[in-house]
Amino acid sequence: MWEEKELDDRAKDLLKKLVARYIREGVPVGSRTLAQDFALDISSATIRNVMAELERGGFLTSPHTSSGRVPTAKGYRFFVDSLLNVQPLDDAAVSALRGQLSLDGRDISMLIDTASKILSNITQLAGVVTLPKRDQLILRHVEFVPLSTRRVLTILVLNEYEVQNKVMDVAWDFSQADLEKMGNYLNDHFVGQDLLQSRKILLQELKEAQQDVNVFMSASLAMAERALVPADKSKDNYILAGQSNLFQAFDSNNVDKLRRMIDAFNHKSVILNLLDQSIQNDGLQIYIGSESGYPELEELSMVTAPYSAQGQVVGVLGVIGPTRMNYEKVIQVVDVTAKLLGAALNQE
Amino acid sequence: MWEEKELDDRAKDLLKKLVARYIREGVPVGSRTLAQDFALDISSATIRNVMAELERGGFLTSPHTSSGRVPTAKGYRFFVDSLLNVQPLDDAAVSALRGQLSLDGRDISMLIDTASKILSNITQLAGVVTLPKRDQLILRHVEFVPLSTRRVLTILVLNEYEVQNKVMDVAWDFSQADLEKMGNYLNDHFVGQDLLQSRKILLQELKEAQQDVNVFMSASLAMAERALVPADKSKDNYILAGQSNLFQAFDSNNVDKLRRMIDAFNHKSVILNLLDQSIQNDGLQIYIGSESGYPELEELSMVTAPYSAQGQVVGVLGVIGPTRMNYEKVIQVVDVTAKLLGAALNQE
DNA sequence: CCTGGCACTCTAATATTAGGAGTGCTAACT
DNA sequence: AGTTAGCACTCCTAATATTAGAGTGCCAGG
Repeated sequence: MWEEKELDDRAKDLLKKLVARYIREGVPVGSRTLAQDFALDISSATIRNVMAELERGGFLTSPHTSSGRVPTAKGYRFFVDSLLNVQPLDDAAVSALRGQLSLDGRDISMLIDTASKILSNITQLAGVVTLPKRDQLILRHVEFVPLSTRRVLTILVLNEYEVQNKVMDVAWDFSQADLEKMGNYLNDHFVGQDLLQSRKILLQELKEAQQDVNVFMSASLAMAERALVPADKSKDNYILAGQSNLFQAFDSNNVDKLRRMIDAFNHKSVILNLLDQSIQNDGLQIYIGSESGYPELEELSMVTAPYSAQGQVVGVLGVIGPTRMNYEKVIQVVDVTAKLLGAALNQE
Repeated sequence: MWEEKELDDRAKDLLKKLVARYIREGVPVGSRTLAQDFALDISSATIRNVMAELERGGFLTSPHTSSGRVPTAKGYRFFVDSLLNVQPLDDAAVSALRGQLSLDGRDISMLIDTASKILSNITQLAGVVTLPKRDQLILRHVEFVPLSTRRVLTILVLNEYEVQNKVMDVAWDFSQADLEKMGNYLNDHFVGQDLLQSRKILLQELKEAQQDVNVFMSASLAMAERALVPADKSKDNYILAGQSNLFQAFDSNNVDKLRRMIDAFNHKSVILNLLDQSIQNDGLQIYIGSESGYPELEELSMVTAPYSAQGQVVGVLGVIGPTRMNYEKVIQVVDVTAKLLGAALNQE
């Protein structure tokens, strides 16, 4: 009477063993092979019956009539949700990673880089990390360095330790003293405040100054206003490492799948959407194959986790690989890397 | 009597047509096909004779007895050196690129990024740009921003407009005033001087201070000394764009070559050595296939050009692709991009 | 020195075949 | 009931022909 038949323990056990083996070997698993895993407890014929049932339930499929079974997306889903209990990474490994993920003497982008390299190196898949992005940008410090006539280098320090710099061509020959004065003015008035707000105020002042004909004043304000525009590299961007690992991960015969995968990476938007999506939900997320709704990601899975700084989620990181990936290991690594990256950004 | 027979005009013409056609079509070129290019001037049989001669000379080879000819590395070499006359890119295209390669409102790393993307987008191959690297680092400005107790953000402005920042854990609770004083001290004494020299002087002072027991003083100097260590990201690093283009460039059947190529990119050293090599020689360089001496680069060619700022060569950029690449177009683009990047770094 | 002709070679594509792994089903067994 | 051995059947894979065609080298005649 019930649509979805509950799987009994034996079926679950079987599914688990099958998925585990398939992940290990990458070859469709037949009943005889599986019978050996059960050490003669049950015969291959019985296993065939159970497998047929699992196939009816949508957990397994066979590439063709007479080959072993392969997990479907639903099969993997059940595997990771119900059958997998992930042990936390052992302490030695964790502290080794912690050592690599330290901010000391480095800047943020190097940290992000390291994180994505860790993800890809350990899993031998592709690692992605979005740049940390606050919804509020608090000005911490601003500095102007004269480069040449009408050319000024602006340095913005935002939030905790984010540094941005840009070269600006300006409409006035500011002297070193001018620039210093302006820097002091901005630092005195706007440090600790939201960047957007500060810019609005400046724009207002700029309007008023333009009523006067004080060219110097309005040039200064215009420059200051431009200086406070954040670079926003984090928008539509993430750091990807180890993409080439994925080529090893795919069999050399199905080149077309490989090509589709490359396309997926070329149109960053797909992956970005997914990352965006998983920044909403907190905690570790797993997207299996085309479950995500993007046909480009068929045969690809993604394990993501958001990372936080100062108690606020600021980014997502994760691993992308074939659906047939070692979820246990990947989950361990993604989880711990997210925590350690957060800690590194947080540490006082 | 002479070992190397001089090629007559007809042979050169033939070689040129053959190489051009092979680059266009990617299929071994036979005598009949080529005869059509000559519009019945000469017969396919004659062409066969000439081709046999070119093969004896090492300019051509045939994949197997009965298929058309394909250029060897030597053949390509002769083609690019003697047969190709590259037109400079037309003005419209140049100024379009110039627009993209402007420093205004951006920082250097974005500029480098843009350059490598331009290279890869236009050629549909992989673009590489080394980070600009001066042999002398002149301090232009230094700034300390307190982050929290015992945590300081250091900002270094070097040479013309290179900004580096790093977070440092320090051994003393410096007050804001302390940090300002220290910044002023460094700016007063060392701006305009070589970074290495400055650090040496500081180290000396540090030694002397340690004779005293003035803990504050030696902590300050120690911090200043650490602050002046440049990040040197440019060492062993380059920005790579469009690696995935190369997958389209290779036939889907020879996956092993593809794999070898991936390996070449994974061991950055090979490509770095080559880039290093071409920073020595000035002007545009072309490395064809395993000519370079690296077996990993068999079937891959690289066109590079150094770029300069302030009259000094500071980096190299180039394009990497299959030996069967459109050299004419690639040379155009590499040449102009190097010039424009230099100009962007130079512009006042 | 050029060219048409021709035998020859080798590939790439298409059939053909044999072997084998794995299934589903049935009938017997516990 | 659930389990199992047995067996016919399916379909893939790998290996082995078969064929058509493109291209060559070389010769002999212009």
